[in-house]
Amino acid sequence: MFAAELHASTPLRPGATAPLAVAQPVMQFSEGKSLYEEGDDAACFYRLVSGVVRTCRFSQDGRRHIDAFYMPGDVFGFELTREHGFTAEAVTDCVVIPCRRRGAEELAAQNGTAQDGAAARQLYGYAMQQLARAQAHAQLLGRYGAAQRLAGFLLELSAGKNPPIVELPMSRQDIADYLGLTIETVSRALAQLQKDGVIKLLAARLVEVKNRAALAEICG
Amino acid sequence: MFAAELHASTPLRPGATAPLAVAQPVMQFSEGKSLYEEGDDAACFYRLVSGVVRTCRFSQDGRRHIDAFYMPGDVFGFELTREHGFTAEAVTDCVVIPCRRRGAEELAAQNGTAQDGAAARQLYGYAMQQLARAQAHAQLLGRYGAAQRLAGFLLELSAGKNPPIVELPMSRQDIADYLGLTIETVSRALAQLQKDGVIKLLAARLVEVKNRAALAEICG
DNA sequence: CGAATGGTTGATTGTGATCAATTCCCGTGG
DNA sequence: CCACGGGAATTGATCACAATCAACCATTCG
Repeated sequence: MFAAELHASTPLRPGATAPLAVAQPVMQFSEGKSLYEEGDDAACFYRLVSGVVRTCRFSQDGRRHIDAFYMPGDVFGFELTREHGFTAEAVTDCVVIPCRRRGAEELAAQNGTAQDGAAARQLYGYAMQQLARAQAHAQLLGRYGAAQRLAGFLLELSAGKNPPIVELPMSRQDIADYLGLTIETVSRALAQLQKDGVIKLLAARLVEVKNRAALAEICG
Repeated sequence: MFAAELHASTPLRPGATAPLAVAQPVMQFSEGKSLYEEGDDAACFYRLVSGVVRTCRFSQDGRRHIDAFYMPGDVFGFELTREHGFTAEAVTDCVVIPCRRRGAEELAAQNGTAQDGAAARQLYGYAMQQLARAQAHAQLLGRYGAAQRLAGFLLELSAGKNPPIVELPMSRQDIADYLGLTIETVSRALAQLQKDGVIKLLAARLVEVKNRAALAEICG
């Protein structure tokens, strides 16, 4: 569901060299600011150093859809086309390393010349991870109820956490737009999970997972 | 939403050489047969020559989720891991070209040696197309109502068709499992679109798009 | 202390799921 | 050619879950 756990164990510190393409000086964005907008020229992709980023898009009727949340270590914003398909915004203050694309990788499908294969292979791995995440997201939205979606969401966020206490960096509206629900339903589902003893809401944005197995059971 | 239109203009005939990795002799599958199952060793990926294929997965409670439909020319079944993440089944009788993976491409993220870049770049393009499709699918399931989902589905199927008559190769159950609905809702939504004069159901599996603009309008 | 923002809780509505018959279509066999 | 059978699709009635509309509460910030 998330790309979060991938590479999360080895976040780069500011100033470290990115492992592919041309790394640029780090950039900082404060909460709520957009890193790029849907339709912007996709000159760079990014590696997240610290903070949390969301990618989103709006339907014609104005409803927001959040495609993904990115955690430190994640790479995002690479595209096949010339333009970004989503807007990327800082959920919290964050630091990223922009990587200028060489212009060859994204044209891979068209011309089959044999240069610059390493970067393409690197990007292929990232793309496949994103693909698996997006596919799981689609299944969650298509086949699961509100409680199950929340359970799945919390499972991902709490992955590898010990003690199992999750800080939610995003608002209820963000969670709702990611899970295809409303803020009221998110709130009620969380309250229900707490009543069932599966989680405990230490604060609005601080969740203790009391029973991980039950969470996995609910999710399916 | 679909990968259908990509390459659809140049389907390979049986016996033609696949443009990447090691092509194998063509294989045929009859309607309902599975090409591979979730969890099977992903030794091959496939290029669809003729017919239609669906990829699907089941939730714990037995509900089926269809990830994608593939049309002639599409490439599917490539994985980052050693196993297939979905089951692939023949929606109609079909012919595919299996392509044995060299074992290097899928390990791209781990080792960064510079061999075999062309195949990786080729696969990167396919992966990115799939990613865009899966992201659009997630948005459709998360933010759109039944009529809108059907409209989007029909728009994709009718892309580039002239005259705008679409044959639906899959059952109502397949459509429902792809759109996160029930067969009854699919049926009612189609009936409603017909009553609105947007489409005409020439037969259960034959749809004439009367008003493409209205379809796009509904979808958003 | 008061306003503003974000979150929760309650009442009601609406959309799609579920349960239940038919009807349509198509292949098969008389 | 027509009668029959069986699966697929449609249509109808009711139900359930999440959306919506509306207050209310908590926390932060000026």
